[in-house]
Amino acid sequence: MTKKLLLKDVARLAGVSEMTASRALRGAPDVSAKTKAKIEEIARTHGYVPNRIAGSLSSQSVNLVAVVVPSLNSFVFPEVLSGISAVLKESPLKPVVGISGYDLEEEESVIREMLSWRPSGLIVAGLEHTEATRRMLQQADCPVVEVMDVDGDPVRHCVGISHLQAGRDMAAQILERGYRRIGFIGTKMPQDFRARKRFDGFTDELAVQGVTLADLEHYSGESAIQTGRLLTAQMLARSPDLDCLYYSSDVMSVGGLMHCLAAGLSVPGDIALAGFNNLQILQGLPQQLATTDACRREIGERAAGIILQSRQTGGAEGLILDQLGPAISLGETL
Amino acid sequence: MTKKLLLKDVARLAGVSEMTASRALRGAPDVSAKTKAKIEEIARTHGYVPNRIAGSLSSQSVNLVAVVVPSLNSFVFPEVLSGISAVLKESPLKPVVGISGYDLEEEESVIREMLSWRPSGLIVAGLEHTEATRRMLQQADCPVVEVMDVDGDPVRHCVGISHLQAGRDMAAQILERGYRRIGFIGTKMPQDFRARKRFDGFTDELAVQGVTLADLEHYSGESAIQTGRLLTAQMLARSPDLDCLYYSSDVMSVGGLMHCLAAGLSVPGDIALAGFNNLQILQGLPQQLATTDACRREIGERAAGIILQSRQTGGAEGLILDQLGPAISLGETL
DNA sequence: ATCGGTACCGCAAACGTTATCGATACCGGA
DNA sequence: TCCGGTATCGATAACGTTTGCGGTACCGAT
Repeated sequence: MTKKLLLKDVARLAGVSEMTASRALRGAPDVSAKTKAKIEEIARTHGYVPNRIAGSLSSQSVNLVAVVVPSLNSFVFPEVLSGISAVLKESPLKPVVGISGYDLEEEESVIREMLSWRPSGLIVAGLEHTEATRRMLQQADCPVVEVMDVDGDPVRHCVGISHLQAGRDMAAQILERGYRRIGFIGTKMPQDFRARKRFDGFTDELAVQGVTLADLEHYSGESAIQTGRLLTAQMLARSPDLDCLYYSSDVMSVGGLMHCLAAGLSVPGDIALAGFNNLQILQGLPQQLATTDACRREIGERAAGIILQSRQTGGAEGLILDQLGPAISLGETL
Repeated sequence: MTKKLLLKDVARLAGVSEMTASRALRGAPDVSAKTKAKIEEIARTHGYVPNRIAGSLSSQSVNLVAVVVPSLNSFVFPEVLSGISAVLKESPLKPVVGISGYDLEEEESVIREMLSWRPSGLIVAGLEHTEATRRMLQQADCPVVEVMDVDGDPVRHCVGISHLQAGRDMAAQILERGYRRIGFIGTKMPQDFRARKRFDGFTDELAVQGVTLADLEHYSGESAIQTGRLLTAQMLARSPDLDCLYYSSDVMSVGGLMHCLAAGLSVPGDIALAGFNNLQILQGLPQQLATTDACRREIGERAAGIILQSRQTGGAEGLILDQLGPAISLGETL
């Protein structure tokens, strides 16, 4: 751990001015190939790492895109992130992730922190925010994209699916196939607005067709296969006449399938199952579970695309609202 | 999107100097309660977001901890991250994640990028790096912790488990239970050094006891249940006399279990199964799969703890090598 | 020999905040 | 009334880099 190495040191060692060294290392023009090679050589051998704090302050530009998501454990947001990363890879921008923990106050503080670094763009999951957060998003002098959900009032750009509609569609499918004694198992995390919207859309559509939910169970904490299995067991124990279960997440429906397997219930003969997200863990299970694809990766890709586009147009690209059409896959459990 | 609001504007509006405004907003001393309240009020209503780039440059301190992991899809690193976040939550530090994609060159560039922001600490998964990366880590003027693995030559601090030993231990357990026709299914990602070490330890221990691997399969790409299922099917088709399978990941062993379920094979009667990581998805499956706990969360917690400790001691804490003892859980499949 | 043009390079001034130190006002005690 | 001390505040100089502009050297053409 030697003395801190500054641009001025590299310049001195190369016998040039700081400016020339700076240009050389950034690949800027106006440096002869020979001088550039020499400077790069010196920087490399001495392990010079430029101070981007100073650089960004000076150039008034930060090549980072802030991405704020509720969690990384839930299997769903990592894939959004891959989409973002893949698209940004072709640009100088890099994603930086912040976790809000399904908590709007925490989200506010995370976003404030992110914006204080003056990123080139901000991608945030969800349309629900505190008032202060909305103000920050409006005033931010970088493109802002709210993702995952389109049911609400976006601050600026928005890419996502309608969870209300996803719930309705699944209800319609379930009813069309003749199921009538329907149970719902979903998160009660008060701030998982999207799960809530699917639930609302689901029950709405049931109501339209004169059906009411036969049983309902809420759980708190992160979704887990184990939780899905236990809650399914409980619900079927107290409501043995159910013919279909809709879960707020695939992780839970997998648990449901596991219970049915263990209990010797035939699916969908004895009980039909459906989840949401189309997670990768559905592949390879004993049965292909019914689900709705949440277009996670594509949402990430498009959001990143909007950030890039906005960089080019200089923010004059108008409001973009990109509603994707999620596809239900019935699998073998409906 | 109004004009950019600077500290100078807040100060002017409050009728104080920039310094006083700065102090007030940072909670520094030497500001009267009344002035502070006024400044905070103005900052809040006008939506002032401090520019931490300028702040960090001036104060020569950045409250960020860089965390570099190979992937976020693999179920394993998000949990390390939770551990880190949980511990850092009690401090002003915040984690920032970088993804290296199991690629040492990419890792080098990600770490360079991270260090160029002059973070207060760096946590990186794995002990294998390019030469340039090692130099950077050595020269970094912040605490550096290499995590997950202890089989190698750490640059500075290190927290992890011995994957070599984990492989040996599992082999010992398997042999002790009488299995002799053993197959291995693992990733061939050339850079997943830890999976490789488990494989080496595993075969070493087999060799010590005079047993050689009966069959072996490598796959590329991320682990998936589906992949585990397919490869298990293939391997059992060509080597029907196997009595035990060891996988480089739980995700794969779950796929194995699914195949056995579908094929009507009894586990462990017909074939025993064991994986690695002790992922949450193991909970709630038809059978409790054998696995080794990788201490993911604890590794994250301890790594973050070292960063905090080093902040206090000012880097005079000496080298820390923290080897955790991973526990095998036999489950019901061995 | 002179000139316009280009390639290369350096000087000085930012960028927005905080550290440091000094200044002022005010208070209680002598 | 004067003085030392504390509480509160402000002016100035960093922090390490890049932007903007100006300068020099050199080339070919006249």
